[in-house]
Amino acid sequence: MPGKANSSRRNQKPQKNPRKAAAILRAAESIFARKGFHTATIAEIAKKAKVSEATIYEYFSTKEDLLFEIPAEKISSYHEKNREIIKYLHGAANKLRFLILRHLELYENNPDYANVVMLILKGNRNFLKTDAYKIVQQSARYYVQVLKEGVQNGEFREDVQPYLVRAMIWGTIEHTVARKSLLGEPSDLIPLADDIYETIMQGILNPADKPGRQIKRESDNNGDGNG
Amino acid sequence: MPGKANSSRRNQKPQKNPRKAAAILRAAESIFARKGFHTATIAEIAKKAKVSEATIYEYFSTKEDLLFEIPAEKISSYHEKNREIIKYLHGAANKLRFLILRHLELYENNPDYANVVMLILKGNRNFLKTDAYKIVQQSARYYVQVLKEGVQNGEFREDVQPYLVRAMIWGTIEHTVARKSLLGEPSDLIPLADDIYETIMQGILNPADKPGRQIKRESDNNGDGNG
Amino acid sequence: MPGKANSSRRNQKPQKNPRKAAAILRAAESIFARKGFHTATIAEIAKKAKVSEATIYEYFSTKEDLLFEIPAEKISSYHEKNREIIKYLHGAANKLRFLILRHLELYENNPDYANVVMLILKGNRNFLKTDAYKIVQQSARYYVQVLKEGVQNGEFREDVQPYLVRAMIWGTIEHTVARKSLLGEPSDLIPLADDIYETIMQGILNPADKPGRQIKRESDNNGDGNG
Amino acid sequence: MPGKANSSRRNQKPQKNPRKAAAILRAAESIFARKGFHTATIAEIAKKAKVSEATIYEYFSTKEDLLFEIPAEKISSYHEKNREIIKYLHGAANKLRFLILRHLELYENNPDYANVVMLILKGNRNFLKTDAYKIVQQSARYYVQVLKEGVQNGEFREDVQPYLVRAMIWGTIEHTVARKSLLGEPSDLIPLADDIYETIMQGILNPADKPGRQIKRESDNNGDGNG
DNA sequence: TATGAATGAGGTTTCATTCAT
DNA sequence: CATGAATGAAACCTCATTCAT
Repeated sequence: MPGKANSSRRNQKPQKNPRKAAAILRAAESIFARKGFHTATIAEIAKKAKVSEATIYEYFSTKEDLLFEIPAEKISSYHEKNREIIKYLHGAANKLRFLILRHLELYENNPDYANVVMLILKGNRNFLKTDAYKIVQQSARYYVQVLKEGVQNGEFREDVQPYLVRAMIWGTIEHTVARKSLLGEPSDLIPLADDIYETIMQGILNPADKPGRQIKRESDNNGDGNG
Repeated sequence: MPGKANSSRRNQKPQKNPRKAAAILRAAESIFARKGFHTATIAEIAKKAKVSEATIYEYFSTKEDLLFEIPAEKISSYHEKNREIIKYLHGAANKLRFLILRHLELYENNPDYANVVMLILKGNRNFLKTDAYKIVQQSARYYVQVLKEGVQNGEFREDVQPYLVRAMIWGTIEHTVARKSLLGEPSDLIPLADDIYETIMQGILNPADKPGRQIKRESDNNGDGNG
Repeated sequence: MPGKANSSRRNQKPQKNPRKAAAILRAAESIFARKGFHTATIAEIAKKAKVSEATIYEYFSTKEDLLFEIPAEKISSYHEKNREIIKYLHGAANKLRFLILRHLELYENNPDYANVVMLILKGNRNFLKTDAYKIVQQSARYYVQVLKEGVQNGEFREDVQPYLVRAMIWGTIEHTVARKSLLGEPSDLIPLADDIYETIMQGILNPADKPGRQIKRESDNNGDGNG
Repeated sequence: MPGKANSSRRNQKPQKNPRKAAAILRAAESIFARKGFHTATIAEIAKKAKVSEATIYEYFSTKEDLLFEIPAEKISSYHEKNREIIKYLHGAANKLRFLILRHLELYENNPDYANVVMLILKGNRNFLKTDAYKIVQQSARYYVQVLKEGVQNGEFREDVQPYLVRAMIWGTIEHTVARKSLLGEPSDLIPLADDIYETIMQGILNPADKPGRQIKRESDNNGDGNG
């Protein structure tokens, strides 16, 4: 990592044998997940991948490069599938729920990958320069898109701030996944999807309590004006 | 970090000269924030703190120890102050807004510290064994406490899940702070406090849309575009 | 040496290039002999062996390991040859003289090695756990074997204590070799072989003086049974 | 030890408080005995002596100096006492036996000291420049003196080589003591005194075997084979 | 006299990375 | 294409030693 993030290196090497490249990536994911980036060694990864250390450098130009290639493929296919399915869904709320569920599933089904993302990539500034990160951004834009759609078609409150809400959803998901990576719980992420969805939709305010605020109701004429 | 978290080392060394210890911590915070844990070197920190490398080891037994001592004091005083003020606040919602604001202020006012937490500590499993982490947990319990209070006194919806909501608020805050650490924006975190507060309170669902759900409304002629 | 004699390290590394391993060992022997274990540095040894420091660690897992490998090979071949020759010798006395001579020759012909053994290894407790030490023990057993043989076949006095006598011979040899390592004299060890042999055989007592003791003589009928 | 054996340092510092100096020496002896010279730290010794590290340097100019002072006093008083008693003894053999016994007693009664001598001092070239070493030499001369006396007065064989015999006795003793330091046995050194004495006096040769050699006997009809 | 505090000086060891085969 | 072998480059940490108080 000594500063030598010269862009020439960032270029992937030609993938001679995709099978082997994948094996290396899998090994790297597993080792990185367990030991962290700096504690993991190329030697260890090579051993697990059953290749020599030098071979790793045939496929990846740098240890950090190897790290960055881990999400690339996974995110790509994940994103792809999202795109495909979402067009069959109706309504922004529906789509939002779908995105949340998928997001959680991604991590639930790939715990090593979750570790790598939560414990390593999220703290790595260089990752931002990555192609993989671009896809992450793409994915994030989806959320905003859906949220805007919901505002426009009246499903969501007019004053909803799409970027904020996206941050909330993402933040919640990643906070929880990170927690699982570190502490092991919650063991099952999937049920969270609905919980998050519901809460973000309804808020936590007791509507019975605050009649006059943004909702006029027939009765309920108590008038404390506080949120 | 290689496994050698032998507890004998974890013991803080007696602080001979607290002024110097603080200077070292400040230097470490600054360097760690800019270069990350592994890239930062003790030599660099020593230079910035204007002490010898050996002196650092008189005050902190390990590079990682030095890292972990950074939040210790900051978190402590932050938590202290929260505790003090919150008792003057009435209502769970009020308190919640306060906690969110304080949370953001902590990072807003200590950007180096924010970097250290977001980019380094959050990915470090050993941090969980730390005393500082215990205070973090303490702080988290506050949120839950307030949320439970709000449910009990009817401010919040009966079906609110305190732990989930806390995860949402924390997740949102940390997601945003991490974003700022990495990308530099948003430049000002403070305004977020109200945004988050409002959104978590109201949700995003357009009440006009689902009249029959939990809110009955007379008519749907409200046109305020605000939360 | 700090306690970290974890057995995993003690394992010899696979010798990629025996020629290079030997060169390193020779360099180490020479440097250790001159400067002692702690004063010698890996850098120095590497330089003398014309390899990089890292290369040394490809062949030896530890500085101490490097030290312990020095006698391994030498002792082994020495012991081998002893074994081979001794079977052609008749009589325990003969064999004993041979062992003494060989013992001295080993050190005479390998002065660096002598230094390493006398000044370093003999004071190192960890050496006892070494395989090389096992061969040393093997070698020591030879002495005892021969001594017992001599007692049995009547060459040696019946009351000879083999272990004691071995200790005397070894002690004498090593004392002298150590002396040479430290003070440079005697410059030639070989002649000592016969001196030691003769003295251990005959003792120093003047037989004329104590006639009645273990030797019956014509006259000399005094009956003090003491030496 | 980095080369700085400049003679100015070798000078003992003025002993301000002899009690404290002794306490430090005792602590040093104990620690050195257990951990070796380089592994032992001044901090450890200071702690055991219940003084500060700096105080040690008030009494001893160097860690090595501290090491070298350990034998100084002990050897001195040992030698003194030898000198005193030996003049009451008659006969070289008698005196020799006495010297051997005393030699062994010294180590038997001071096991820490034995360790320091056997495992540390014997491998240290700088010790040769020490005053303490001069006394050791003095002590060694005694042996030679006694041996010469024995040759002259006919107690010992005419062809006895005093320096060799001394080397044999010393070698035997130190070999055995070193063995005890390393392996813990023999647990009791004292009985060795007579064994060594007897063996060095009589040798191991079975006199029955070599009639014509240095002893004239009437006839060779004795079959006892015992000493 | 005694010491708390500070540090200079290095050494061992680890690894990512390269390159000839 | 694969790799065995070699190494450059540092970094952490330890400790003997000094000095002002």
